[in-house]
Amino acid sequence: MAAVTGVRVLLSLSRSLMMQRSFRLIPLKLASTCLSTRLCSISSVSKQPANPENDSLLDNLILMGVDVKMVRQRQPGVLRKALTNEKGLTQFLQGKGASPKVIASIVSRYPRAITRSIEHLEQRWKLWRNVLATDAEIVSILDRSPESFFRSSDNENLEKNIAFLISLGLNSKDLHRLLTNAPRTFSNSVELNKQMVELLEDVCADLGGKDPENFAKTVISRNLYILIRSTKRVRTNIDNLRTSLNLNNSELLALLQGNGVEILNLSNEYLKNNFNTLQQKLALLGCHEDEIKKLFISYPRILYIRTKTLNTKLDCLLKGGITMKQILEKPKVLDYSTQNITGRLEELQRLGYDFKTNGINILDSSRKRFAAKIEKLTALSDD
DNA sequence: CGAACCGGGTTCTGCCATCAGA
DNA sequence: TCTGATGGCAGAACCCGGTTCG
Repeated sequence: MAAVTGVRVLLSLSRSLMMQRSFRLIPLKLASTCLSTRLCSISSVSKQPANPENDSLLDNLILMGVDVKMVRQRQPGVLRKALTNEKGLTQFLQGKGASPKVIASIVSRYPRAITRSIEHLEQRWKLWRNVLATDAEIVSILDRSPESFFRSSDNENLEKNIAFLISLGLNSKDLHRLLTNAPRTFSNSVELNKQMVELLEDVCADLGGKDPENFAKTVISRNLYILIRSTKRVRTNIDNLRTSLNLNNSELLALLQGNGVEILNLSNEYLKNNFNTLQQKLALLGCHEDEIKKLFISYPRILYIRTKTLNTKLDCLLKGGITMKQILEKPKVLDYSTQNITGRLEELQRLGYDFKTNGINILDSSRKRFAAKIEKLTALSDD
């Protein structure tokens, strides 16, 4: 009973504060409304927002260096709120080591941040710190993607998410990578994350896999972005891969938790289009159907490469004296940038390197190893 | 010993649509 | 009816080096 009374007192207190605050605004607002009523047609008056913008809030934001135009464009409702916490947020973030410039940028890009209470912020920060080692790491993520931290006001859901991810067998290093690279995962509703995990487990079971839980864990830890994709996208990509590659169950299962795990992120149309154009291109280059299938299985990442980029790369290799057969055998050379490949081909050509006898593995090596190899070849040719 | 195999590291937000509840 | 919360989308590679093999 006492508690209920307490809440009532608090409520009425906050309401009276709100009233005080809006009273101060009324004279100005009334004036501007009258003016616009006189100057504007009735229809445009009816389009006026119900609540005016909070002038003292605007002043505060401008003082903070916030881009008010951006705020108005993104979350105009925030500017009309009577009670906001921009000062508390600033103090809080400053205490965590964020510069005024970073704070202004955060609020400009995700205005709703100023509606979070200090208690909420402290609790959420603590939960993130359970996963990340330092405040600086969190600040850098907020600077990169303020929405990930501020979009949800549900700290309990965040807590459940962390518990859920741990229950999948993901270790603290996995969680760290997940929160750093795909912070949105943690503001998903835990139900949404569960749906994706269930989808993955179902796919595994359908394909005759023996350990669906481990399959889901493997897919997530090898593709940190999977949980911020829709189940529709992932499901469709899996279905399309199965039919277009003509794979049996165990082949598909191996692909999905192996090299193919990344291409599930691609949009359905992009993956489909890339597959079709690539297949045509390879056929034109004289590749057989079974060769193409083998290529996709051994190097599915080829579907990630934009058609234009891939064409350039292939042409560059073929022009450099490498055969399609060699590329099919060592597709990993396609991993390297066109610029890198071109440079290496030039250097090797200068030294009279013969791909026919030596193969093309030299193109698939780190900068260091390649340089060492070139040095050795140069010494040999000087003798 | 060098070459080949192989897996792993990094990377990924900002906007719009929808829906439920105030 | 407005707004906050949430879901979903487009965008689209490159590189390194430990370990094993011959």
